[in-house]
Amino acid sequence: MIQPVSSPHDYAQSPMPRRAPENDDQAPQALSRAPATADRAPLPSRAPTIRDVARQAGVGVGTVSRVLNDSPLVKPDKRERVHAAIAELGFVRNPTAHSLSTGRSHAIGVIAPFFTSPSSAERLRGLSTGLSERGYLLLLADVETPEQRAAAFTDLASRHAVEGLIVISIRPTDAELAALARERRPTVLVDAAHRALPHVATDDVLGGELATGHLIAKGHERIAFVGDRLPAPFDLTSSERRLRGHRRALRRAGLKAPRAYERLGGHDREEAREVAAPLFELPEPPTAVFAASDVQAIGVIEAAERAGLRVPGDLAVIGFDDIDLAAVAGLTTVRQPLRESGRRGAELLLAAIEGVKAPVEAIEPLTVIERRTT
Amino acid sequence: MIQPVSSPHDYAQSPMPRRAPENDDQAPQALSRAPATADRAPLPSRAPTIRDVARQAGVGVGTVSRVLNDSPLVKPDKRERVHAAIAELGFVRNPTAHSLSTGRSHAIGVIAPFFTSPSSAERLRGLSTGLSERGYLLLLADVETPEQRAAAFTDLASRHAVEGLIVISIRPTDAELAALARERRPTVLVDAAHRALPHVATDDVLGGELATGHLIAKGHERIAFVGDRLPAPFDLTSSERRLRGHRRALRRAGLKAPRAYERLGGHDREEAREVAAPLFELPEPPTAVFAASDVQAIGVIEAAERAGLRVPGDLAVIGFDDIDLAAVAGLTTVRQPLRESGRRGAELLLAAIEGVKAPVEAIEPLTVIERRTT
DNA sequence: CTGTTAGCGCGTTCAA
DNA sequence: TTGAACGCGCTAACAG
Repeated sequence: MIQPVSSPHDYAQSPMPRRAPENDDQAPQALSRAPATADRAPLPSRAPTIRDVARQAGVGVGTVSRVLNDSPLVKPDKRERVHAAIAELGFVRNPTAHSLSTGRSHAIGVIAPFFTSPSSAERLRGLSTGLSERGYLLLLADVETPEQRAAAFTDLASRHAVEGLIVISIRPTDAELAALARERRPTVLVDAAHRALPHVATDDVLGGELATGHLIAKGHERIAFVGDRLPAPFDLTSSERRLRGHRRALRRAGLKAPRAYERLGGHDREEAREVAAPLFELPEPPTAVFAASDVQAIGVIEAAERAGLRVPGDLAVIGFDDIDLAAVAGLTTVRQPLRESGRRGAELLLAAIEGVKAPVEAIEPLTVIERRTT
Repeated sequence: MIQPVSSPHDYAQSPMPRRAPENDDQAPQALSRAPATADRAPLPSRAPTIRDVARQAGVGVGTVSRVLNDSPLVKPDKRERVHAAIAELGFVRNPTAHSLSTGRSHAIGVIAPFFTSPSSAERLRGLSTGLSERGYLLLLADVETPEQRAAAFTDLASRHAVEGLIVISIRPTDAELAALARERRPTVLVDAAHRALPHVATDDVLGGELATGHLIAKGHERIAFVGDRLPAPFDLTSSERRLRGHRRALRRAGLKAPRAYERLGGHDREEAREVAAPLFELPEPPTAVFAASDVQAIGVIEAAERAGLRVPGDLAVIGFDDIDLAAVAGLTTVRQPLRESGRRGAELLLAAIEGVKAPVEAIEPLTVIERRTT
């Protein structure tokens, strides 16, 4: 399959500098090594199949298949001839036919808002590592718009051969769950929880408590929150849960949690900057801000600086995630093991694929990393 | 294919809350809507095929296939019955069989050091957008180690059904080119050039000239360079070419380019910090530094601060790429259209796949973005 | 319009 | 050991 049998692009697709020049405008005929004997076969322009190899080697296709799969029950001499034929023809096994026959694709589908959220990219990193170690590759479905989201859930698994699905930072709706169920593929959620699916989640409420608790311990009493608008672009409800933890921490400390101190906006730096700005015009401005993500925290810092405030002198700021940026910016933050969560997700999914009994839920630990902004 | 026929995980894999409770411990039987008539068929535990659908609908498989592919020549009533059967059975077409039959997978393989280099991640973003708009998904092969690199080039296309390959920030060796040729798949390079392959590249030499030229225009005469060690982890020779441009700019301005001012190290912030530090101990320390990437530039700034230098007061710094971080850090840099390069790569590859004549080479424009570090 | 049939390329019995 | 034949699920060509 997928042999662009003879494209008009050979000029650009023939990276075999040591090829006989007289064929230069012919269809690509990969690895025509030993042209001395290459005239034995007509050199079909289509990609060679095991049948071609079998013919060339003078054996049956079964034997070729066995050689291909390192079966021990092939006599050395035949094995040798098969290998020679393979090299001669430049044979590569067709992955699709292989998959159809074996029922395996060694590919995992991943649905996530990778690029709008550095944290989900970092999770992807752990995922990629965990999967590739086990011989799987991942098929990426980025989700930035509602259309993409819909397409991802209904199309990914039904249009592509994947053995399982990982969904990052998105809590599937009931309809999406139904779509997933139709795919009949094991599915694992990362950075989201659902009672019907294995997942690796973060205790965001606790995280919110930790963050605001840290601020309280520093002596702050007027503490604002900057997070995601509700409903978020999608239901990244982590921000909502962190806000809940924030309020709880304030309540426990007997502090006020005025609604004017809760500023919700978009995910990125710019929007965070804008929604944070009015905080500093308040008659009683906050002395500290907990931002639901590091990216938003940076926005808050920018807003503060524009308002002539110094951080942490005039305003303390704590973020969430501990992405690379946090270290660079000297941002105090609540660290969650992003990369590790990807790995855990991979483990959970592979266990499910292999039918191994595994925990359905994994909760990742959180710690406050104190830097220069508090 | 890939039906985990009835895994021990049903407890976690049955996201159909509105299912009849008496079947709750049975194999997942996706979308068993209208259970009133569900007793018609024995509900095989394996996934239904078009044959099952055909039988259920009382038509031939050809008709089912036509309905599946929106062929106009199917009478409405039959079409209706087929749709009903599909819903009844929870049928989803097997992507592998579809691929084998059509010769298309709608997947593109991507080889790149995604996670060690923010710039390649950003390129991936453009790529992802460009491909998904055209109905392709991408199969990710991250490359962080030499082993991964070898595996990526020899395995990706031969073990997975991809219609083409994109290689980012890696210049294939001759052996790798041969492997690519064997795969018989159109291949496009992004952020690398090769005369045998279509590619979208950056004029790094020019970029180096621009960067150092900017510093010279600012009145600096002692300008150092911090970039990648040679040979780089892989041949990300962009750093090398930028160094060449740097030297050229100095030469043209009649300035010295002492070897002690050229500091080469790893790709990340920490290493850049370390290799940059000795610069500030020199009897005649530089007054400005051109770093081959923004990440390295941040490392240089950190080193300068640790040495008690202020930026840009005591030391000017210019980076390369203009990743998000640069804006946050207020870093002056040479901007290259990262995301756009991914899009261009996608275009080039899709053109090749579709057999359309397209330019073999695309060069991306560069501009100096002046911020607070120069 | 629609049912039937022949592949797509590979893995895997099942005899020999 | 090995070759031949069948099946994986779907599409497409062909006859009706």
